[in-house]
Formats: sequence, structure tokens, C-alpha cells
Amino acid sequence: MSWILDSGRSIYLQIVERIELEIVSGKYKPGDKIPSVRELAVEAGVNPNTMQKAMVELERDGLVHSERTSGRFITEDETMIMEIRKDLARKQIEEFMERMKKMGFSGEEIVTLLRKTLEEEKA
Amino acid sequence: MSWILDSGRSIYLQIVERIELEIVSGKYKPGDKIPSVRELAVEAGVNPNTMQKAMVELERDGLVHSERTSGRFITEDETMIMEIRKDLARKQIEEFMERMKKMGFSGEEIVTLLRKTLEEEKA
DNA sequence: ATTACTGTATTATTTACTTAATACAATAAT
DNA sequence: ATTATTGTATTAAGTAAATAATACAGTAAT
Repeated sequence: MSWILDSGRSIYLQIVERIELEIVSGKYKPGDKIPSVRELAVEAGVNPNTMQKAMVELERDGLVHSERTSGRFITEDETMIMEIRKDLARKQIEEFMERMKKMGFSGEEIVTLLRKTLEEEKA
Repeated sequence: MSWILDSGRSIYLQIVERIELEIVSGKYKPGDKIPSVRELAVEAGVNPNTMQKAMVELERDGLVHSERTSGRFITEDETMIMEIRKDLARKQIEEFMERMKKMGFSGEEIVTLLRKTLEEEKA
């Protein structure tokens, strides 16, 4: 089963985003070893080079680091992970609100719509 | 002043998104004439062909139509515009909620964070 | 020592997006 | 009638992303 569905955005960035989420959500825990580039590439249905590119990006952000030959690991810095989680959440909220307001929804309307969506999900 | 800031997403899709918002938010009204492809291209700081590509996309969705030589116009079908507004909003909400939940936020937490953000904006 | 698995690097090809430079037909304005 | 502006089409070139096919060096396991 390959990962990516969306189009119009580059694949490697979608991978970065996905793995970021898996880290901050705790699916990957601090210090965890993650699958090899080759494995991940097969799993995602993309070229190893594309996966490697995503890894370099995650490394640049400090979320993962590679141990030359033994593999690649999630950072052990839990504080950093929580910080990034907060940052990502704030960014999501801001972008969401900005788009909704550009469509002409007020703050109160947005909250109401969210609540309604939550109700519907319960059913 | 050129429009586009984001990277990692194709320019013409960002233009489509932006103009969609301008239509459903009422900045462009039903029947309004919109600037020529050339004008918009200059304004956005992109190539006319790129702008044209965005226009074709908007046309495919029925939001605008071109009158061979007199210009391009917003659809007069207000119902369609409202429908698309609702659809876009629903899509935004769903994507936002999905991402937040993937990060481990509960529905209640999301609402609380939203409220907090709204409070901060007032100040 | 050999094997197998790491991350990493290199080169080539393909594809989609973007820019560039024109051109044309239709029509509104003058 | 002429001019300017419209949408549209075409051809070429440049760029970035993605794929493909390898290769290499380090090391843990055997």
C-alpha cells in the first residue's frame, strides 16, 4: 500500500509532513529506530532517492539523526518534540483560521462549525 | 507586488486557490469582470501562460467563463458560489481536524485552542 | 573473513511546471 | 477603418522533482 494520494504538492514534502506527524503524535517514540530508507521507500511506493530527500529534510530540522551504518533514529530530545508539536499545531490553527476568514466566516462561526462537525463524528 | 509566497506547491494551483477564495468571499461578485490574463499575470508576478492555466482550471469548475473577446467573468450562479463556499469550508475543516487529531489533539482540545487563538487576536 | 544491511553519492532519463516570445482571430472603442 | 484589447494557441527553452540503476564505505552479525 503506497502512502501518497495528494497531488500538486511535491512527494518528498508530503513524506516529511507525514513523518513529522508520526513523531509528534508519539507513534514514533524518542530514540526509536525507524525503518531504512529502502524499506520506507517500498512501503510508501516511491523511489529511494525521494525518501532519502525527505530524510535529509527531517534531519535538518533535528527530528531525526543517522548513525552512519546502524540506521536512523528519532531524536531523544523530548522537549524539542513537544516544541515542534506546539509549533505545528499553532501553524495549523493559524492557516486554518486565515483561510476560513478569507471565505467570510467569523470566529464564532468557525467554532460553531467545528462543534457541529464534532457532533456528526460521534454519530 | 507579486502574490505568491509559498513554495512546494505549483504556482498555478496557488493562484486557483486564491481566486476561488476571492470569489466565495464576495470580493468578486457574480457577473463581475475580472482583469485580463495579462494584467493578472503582471500583478501576480508570473508568466501569462501560468495565469492562463489557472483560469482554465477555474473555468473547468464553473466559477468563471470567458467571453471570447470582451473578457472573463465571474459566474452569475450565486447558488453555485454558495455551494462551493460550503464545500471549501467543509474540506478545510475536515483536513484541519484530521491533522490535529493525528498530532494527538482531542476534539475538545482543538476547540479550546481555537478559542484561545481568537482571544489573543482580540488583544 | 564473509555476508548483509546501513546511509550516502553519482549519473542519466523522464516528467511536469514555468517562463519566454510570438502569433492570430474577434470585437469594443475611437 | 483603425487601434487596442480580449482570449487563445504554439513552439522553445529552462528548472525542479522524481525515477532508475548503480556504486561505495562502514559495521554488526554470522
